[in-house]
Amino acid sequence: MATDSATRLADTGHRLTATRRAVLEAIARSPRPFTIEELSARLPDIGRATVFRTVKLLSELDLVCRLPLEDGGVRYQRAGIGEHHHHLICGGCGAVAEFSDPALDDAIERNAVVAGFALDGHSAELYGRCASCRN
Amino acid sequence: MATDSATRLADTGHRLTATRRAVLEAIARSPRPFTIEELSARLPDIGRATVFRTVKLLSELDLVCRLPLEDGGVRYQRAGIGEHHHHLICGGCGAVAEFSDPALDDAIERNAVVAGFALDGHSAELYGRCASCRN
DNA sequence: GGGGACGGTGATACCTAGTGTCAAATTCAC
DNA sequence: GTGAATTTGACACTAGGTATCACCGTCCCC
Repeated sequence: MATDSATRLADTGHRLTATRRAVLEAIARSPRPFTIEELSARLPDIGRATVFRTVKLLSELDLVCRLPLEDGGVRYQRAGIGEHHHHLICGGCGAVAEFSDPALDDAIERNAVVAGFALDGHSAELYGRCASCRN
Repeated sequence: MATDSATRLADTGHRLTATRRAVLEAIARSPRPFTIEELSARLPDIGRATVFRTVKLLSELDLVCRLPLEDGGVRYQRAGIGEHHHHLICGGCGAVAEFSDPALDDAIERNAVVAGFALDGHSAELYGRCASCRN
């Protein structure tokens, strides 16, 4: 991802600094969703505020997804599917599956229309146990 | 709501104290979704931690809904519909509409099955502008 | 190549939301 | 009324995140 992301950053008028490259590489090396504190610990020479700012920027560019957990915590993950999608979060191992489903988005849109709302966005997170944690 | 909630508390083996009654009344008088800090400010004789604990208890009993906002903030609201439901949150005035939709829940369940997940729960929040804020 | 302008960075302080602890007070059941 | 169990308040603390501000580096134009 680091390469694609680099292009994406440049294309959207942001600078590709050494610091951002380091954050991108650390994210690319994360096999699992991570917290900012974890990421920050792996980047001791980079300020905590900068890690927050960079991850925020990347999530605005849809390169990273913010995952609100069932217990109120938050983790981040590099985005797999580029387009709009939702998450299935395993409460056992923390694994995250992405999916996109027009039927789900339609149901959401329909409810907004019924209530007279102009929809800006939505969030839908599914919590459960993945196939390998179900034993 | 204060009366129903009182019954509900007693029925679930919790004590109905003067403190809880005061919190319930303050919530019943809230025309809009509130933050804990706002609620706490209106109950100066009740400790902040107690307000948190009480609201948490009420949300476990489905008497109060926790509303995660688009900007990452959180508000609470007394529950209207008793059963499982979702929220439409207006970014203009903060109004919240509740709805429940079996088609939406079905779509969610179907995606969990496809991914091999055993679903425990989910959250779905819709963000937009209500009819009167659309002008 | 020199010099602005502006974006990015780190340190630090701060904020909001929420939890853990513990002694004191209250409540309920008998 | 009494005693056990629950609830409360104060306080310290945590996690996640933002504001500020001086400094640094990069880009662009001359």
